[in-house]
Amino acid sequence: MIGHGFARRIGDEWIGGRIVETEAYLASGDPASHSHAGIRPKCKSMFEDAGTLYVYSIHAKQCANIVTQRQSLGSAVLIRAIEPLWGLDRMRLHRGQDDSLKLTRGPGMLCQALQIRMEHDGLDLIEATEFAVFRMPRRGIDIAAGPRIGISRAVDLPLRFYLRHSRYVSGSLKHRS
DNA sequence: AAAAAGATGTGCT
DNA sequence: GCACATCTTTTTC
Repeated sequence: MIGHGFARRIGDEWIGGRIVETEAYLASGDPASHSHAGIRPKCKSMFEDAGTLYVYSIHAKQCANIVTQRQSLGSAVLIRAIEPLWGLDRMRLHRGQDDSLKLTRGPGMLCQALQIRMEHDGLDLIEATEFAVFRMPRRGIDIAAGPRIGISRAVDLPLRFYLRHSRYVSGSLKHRS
């Protein structure tokens, strides 16, 4: 997914950009995954089919994931950051923030910028007309992997992926390589 | 030094 | 099922 496009339509305006940072949460052997303890009301959409949007809320913010693999497995990719490309002014409005570097750097900020809320949890992104995930040119891109951010279990699994030289990636310097 | 962000847990309805 | 607290990491002044 790194380097490809993710966007949301509000009215007749598309806002979004290029995915620069993600984290994978596995169906099994991953205690940090919401699916680890089995299917529950909160994470039930994580067990839907690939292409489902899984939204959860944490500390009054929302985070967006895209379900991967097969239905009932419970694997998903958290979208942590995008490089904002379309609808910058709309994102600034949603975020109350002018600096384009601080619009979508982190999963909570991203959802606020794109106005992704709990009502979008479980949405089928393949059928949805207000969301789009699509290919972008990825010639020569440099993808790095490392430990995921902000988790307390399975700390060492290298399941965070990011565009190595992007300025729109979250995390401190020690998370870069 | 102070603010902001964020793969949670608790507690109540 | 939903609301919200509260604490560590990361960023900014």
